Amino acid sequence: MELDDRKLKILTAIIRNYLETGEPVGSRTISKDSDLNLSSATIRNEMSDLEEMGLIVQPHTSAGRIPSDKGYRLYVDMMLKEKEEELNNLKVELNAKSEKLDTILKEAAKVIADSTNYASMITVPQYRSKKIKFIQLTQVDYSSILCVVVLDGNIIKNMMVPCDRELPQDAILKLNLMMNTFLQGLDMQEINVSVMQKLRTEASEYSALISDILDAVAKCLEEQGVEAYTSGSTNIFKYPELNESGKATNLLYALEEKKQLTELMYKEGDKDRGIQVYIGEENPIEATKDCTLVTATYHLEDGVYGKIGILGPRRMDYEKVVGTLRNLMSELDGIFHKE
Amino acid sequence: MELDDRKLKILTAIIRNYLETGEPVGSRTISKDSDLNLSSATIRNEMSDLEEMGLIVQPHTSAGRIPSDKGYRLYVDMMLKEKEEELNNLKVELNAKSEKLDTILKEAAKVIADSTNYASMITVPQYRSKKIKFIQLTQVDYSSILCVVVLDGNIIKNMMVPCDRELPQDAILKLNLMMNTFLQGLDMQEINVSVMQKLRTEASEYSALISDILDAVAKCLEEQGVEAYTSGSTNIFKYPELNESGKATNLLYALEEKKQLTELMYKEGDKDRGIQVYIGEENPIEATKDCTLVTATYHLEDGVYGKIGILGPRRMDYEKVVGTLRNLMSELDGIFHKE
DNA sequence: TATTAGCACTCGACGTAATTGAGTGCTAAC
DNA sequence: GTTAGCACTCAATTACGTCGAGTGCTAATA
Repeated sequence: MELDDRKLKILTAIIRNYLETGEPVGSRTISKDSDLNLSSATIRNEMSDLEEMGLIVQPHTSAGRIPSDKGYRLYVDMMLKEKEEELNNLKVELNAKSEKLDTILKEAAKVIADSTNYASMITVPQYRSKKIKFIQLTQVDYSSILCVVVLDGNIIKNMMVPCDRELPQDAILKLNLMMNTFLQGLDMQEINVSVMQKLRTEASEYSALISDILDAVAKCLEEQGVEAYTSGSTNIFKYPELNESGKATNLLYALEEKKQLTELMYKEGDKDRGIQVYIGEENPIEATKDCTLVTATYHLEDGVYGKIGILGPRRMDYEKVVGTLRNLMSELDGIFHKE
Repeated sequence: MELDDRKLKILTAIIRNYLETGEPVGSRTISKDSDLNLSSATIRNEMSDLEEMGLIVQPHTSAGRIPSDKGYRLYVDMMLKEKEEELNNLKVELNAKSEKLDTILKEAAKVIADSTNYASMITVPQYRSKKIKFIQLTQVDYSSILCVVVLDGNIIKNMMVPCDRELPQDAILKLNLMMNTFLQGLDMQEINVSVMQKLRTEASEYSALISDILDAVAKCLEEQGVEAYTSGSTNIFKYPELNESGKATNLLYALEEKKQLTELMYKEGDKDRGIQVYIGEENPIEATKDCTLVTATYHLEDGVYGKIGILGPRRMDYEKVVGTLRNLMSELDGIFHKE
């Protein structure tokens, strides 16, 4: 069957209406609301066709129709194409002056959740293959050494390493020089046994200390249990269709146990700079099969990226969400690439 | 009226039973369950007395009784006294080897939530009056300076300060020396205008840079929006009496908007090293008036403390909760004071 | 041929009894 | 002081009737 112009108009009218009300929409409503000037009977015939095409479904006989996943998909695809250039004018309230990365991200999640009324989550970028730019050791007191590591992209990590005595000033200087000479420009994989061996030989009497420090560095750099922040998870209670018995609980659980979500968010890789929409059953996570998930990728710099996602009911205000996300992406870009 | 031994036994039997089932408990149940060997009629008479004393209430005529806040209070006080020395043997799975503080705390919250099946939250200690122990400036690349500040208690803060040119090595050394000379041992309040003035004069040509750095330091130290982590917030869905319509939503909202909770958790100060129990209406926060909140204070070192809280239904397994908290407190003590 | 009006039919939602059963208080007997 | 028995209460559950939004089909109309 052909999806002609009129059918399309009716479909979008149905979807729009359903997004607003959350109630199945009947032929009479469309007949009155839209500017098609058709009787409800005609609409009924068309709706019957649309149902046959799998774009809308009836929750039960003698109820109105609601969009199917396929119907949403059509609508979203259309909208994405249409809105390609348009930018929503939401004022993002990120006051991002040199705040820490995770503060910015938390704030971003909050902004998104507040302005869309859906639940949002954002993952912290991974620095899998970051190189060491700079290492600094300092004796802070008689029993501990502070070790600061700066990675490409000015990611700073620091840790305390215990030691058993106070080192003379020149020893510290020497160790610093050594560490930087041997480790600068290397990433984690490249710090192998031979490098460590060399360092230890060179350090002679401080070889044990060097071991401790290297351990600390390694541990600190590996410490990348893909972190994520969520916000507005209680928003899902605003949508009755998600609020049924078990569903909301499962969703909240999934949001709290961010693991699955982050996995999903990374699955797609960073190829796509664009916006991804998963509708209902398209959703790879069981708990979210009654929802729509919209994700966008932001880039801190080449190869360092994270994702931000919005989770809401199928009847999500797609236009607003996409607009908000686009806007936020450009804000984040501005913040991260301002230098 | 006198609260004799038999009444007490009946009361605890009622409470225990209600903790298990969540249903109002009737005279017949007690008559059968407990080892008192009394008929339900006798129990009824006693229950009538207990009700008169305000220790139990009837949700409605012809329903069983449930403990009132006062009844819980009696029970908890008894239990706290009884269990004073006893330590629950929960194996805390904190593998705390030199992990970062916030990782430990997050983990602690999770352990508590998992093992009790209630919601938990933990606040990150504040370092309000911490003194600067050590400051280190390093030029990382031509346009940025890394500033590391170590506070009493080995709290490390760091930040990047932009600068407009590469500084000569000896300038950096001089600045470092200056900063440490002037700022060491001071806390935030003590870094006043006169100190800053002196520093800037001393720094002569780098006076602008010094300003930037001081700003960064100040900002970084002030950055103490009492943080908190929550875990297991979805657990509250396990208790039907909290799961009613709006209640759960409000609770979740309160848990997400940690602000109120952290306020509460700090209100009490750090005088009490012990365990606090707020039952129902005793709860200072509106949203939690249907819950019991149990808090405990942990100490990182003198004057640096945080609280951990467990939020659950009134019918909380008080013994388990108190045991678990006591145990965790001692674990944390072990971790923080091992050196 | 496409559109529309009209009508019978379906089925969830809602409101109002009727029924059930756990539990109580009271009284009289033990 | 304790217990058995009985009448009473009341939330919860079930059953049932009504309502109305919405459909599909058919016949009339443009």
